[in-house]
Amino acid sequence: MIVTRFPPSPTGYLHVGGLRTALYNYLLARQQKGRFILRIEDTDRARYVEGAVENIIETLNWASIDHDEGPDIGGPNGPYTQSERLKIYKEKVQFLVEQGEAYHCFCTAERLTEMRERQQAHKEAPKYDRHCLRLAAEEVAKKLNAGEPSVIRHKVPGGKKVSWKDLVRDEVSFDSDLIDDQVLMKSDGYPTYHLANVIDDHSMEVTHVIRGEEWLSSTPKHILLYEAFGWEIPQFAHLPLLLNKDRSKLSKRQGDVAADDYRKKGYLPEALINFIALLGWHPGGDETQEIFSMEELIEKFSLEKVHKGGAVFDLEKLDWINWQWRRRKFDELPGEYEDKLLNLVENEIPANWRDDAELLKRCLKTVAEKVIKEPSTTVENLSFYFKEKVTIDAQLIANEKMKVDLPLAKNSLEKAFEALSAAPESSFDDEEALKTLLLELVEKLGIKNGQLLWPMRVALTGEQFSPGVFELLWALGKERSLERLKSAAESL
RNA sequence: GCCGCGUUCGUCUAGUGGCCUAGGACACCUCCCUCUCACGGAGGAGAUCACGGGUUCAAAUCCCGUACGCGGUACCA
Repeated sequence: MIVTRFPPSPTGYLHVGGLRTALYNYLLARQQKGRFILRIEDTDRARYVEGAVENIIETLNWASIDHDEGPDIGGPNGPYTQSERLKIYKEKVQFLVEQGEAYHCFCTAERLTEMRERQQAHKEAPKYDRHCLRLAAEEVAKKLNAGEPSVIRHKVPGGKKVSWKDLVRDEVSFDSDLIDDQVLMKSDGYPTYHLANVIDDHSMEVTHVIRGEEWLSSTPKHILLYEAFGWEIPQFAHLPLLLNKDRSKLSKRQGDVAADDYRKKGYLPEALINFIALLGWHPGGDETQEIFSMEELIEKFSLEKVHKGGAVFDLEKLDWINWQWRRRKFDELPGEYEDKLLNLVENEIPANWRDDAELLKRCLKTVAEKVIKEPSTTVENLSFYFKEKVTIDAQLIANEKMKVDLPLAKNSLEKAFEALSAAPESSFDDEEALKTLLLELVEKLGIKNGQLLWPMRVALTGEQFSPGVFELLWALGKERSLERLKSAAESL
């Protein structure tokens, strides 16, 4: 059975790159009917951020990336938080020391810095000189007993070619001579990432390690550790990075990187998931589909189709995908169109706009496309309907392109007022009737459509952009419409 | 510096030796619809497949080199 995992470090809120890594791990596990584990790697106490664990779990829930084992729900191979597994790491690393695969090191930070500087000055690769490996056993014991601060290093075997078949990058290989003796256990008693990650992946039965490209050069260190322990080595897959517009590694400076930011901005989880899934992966073939549900992603995902090159995190397409998803979800809502619409923007609407339910419904319907696309713009799109008094900007109503000047506008409004006054109340329930009526008026006056309709639209709304005149009349009703037309005509 | 990885329209991508005078999507432009914006519809522009060599009858696809970018080189993950 396939077991994948997502092991974030709680040094900040879950960012979109992490979300994508989690997603790919999740997709593979679900598709192969395997297990997906969430593990918290909190071994860096200095960078721990309060609330990060909660945010990570919440965001994954929001995105519908759910795990089968994790710190919040437990599982057979817990605990799933590394700070609670310290005993396990101590025990395992002790085994390595006894096997001669690892050794205590008492070198101070100063000595290490000095050593590296010297090596760099001689144009050598900075690498630990194994000073403490030459210490006699009694001496090590003595220092340990004296409580001298120390770390445990992996005695990385030299002269080996470490290679593996990466599921994304194919054959990758490193020369073990270039690999430093990694610190496995820090002097504060916490393991380093390398140690904890290998031990946990093994004890949690992880079969596929799918992670970001930044881990590529750590992988040989991990493989060597698996070998030192005598454990089976899992499959590795290294994902391409997410990039800024300038193709540097995605960073906070150039925009929002926390998945939470997108959630707060009102993006649908389906849209964000859809978008990041396509950043570095595509089902391929003749497939021209762009909108994928989680179910479709699970069905179609494959590591072979993951790209090697990084992808720029460019929001323009996200906006479009979000719009597609909004429309899709709106269409799938049960009930009548008007009720769905009202439901959708329920929370956006001020209390005093609800007095006249019929009016509100009609108004909403005229701006349906816009509020479905962006519910947060509901108020801004509707506010002109609920204004006490519409103020007319003469410069706006006199429109050169529309061949409308002030006297003509005034005349059009007066004629429209007359014609609509004479119309029965019921024709205001019928957009077609209004259209016929007004187009007849246009013909009678011998003017162009715009010469009547443009001034009317401005009179009814006071706005430059708005729904069309027939819709406006229908939504406002006879009384309000006439009132606005009259007051506009008088103001000119 | 050293090690490793990468490179197809502005962006996301299709492409696994002939179907490629390189396809799709977003963004952009034009037109249509039209009383404005948006929506919708129809078109357009946009990539000498990073560059240079090979291999081959044939290369975006295979090989070598170069450039550029990125990652790593921590008692960070």
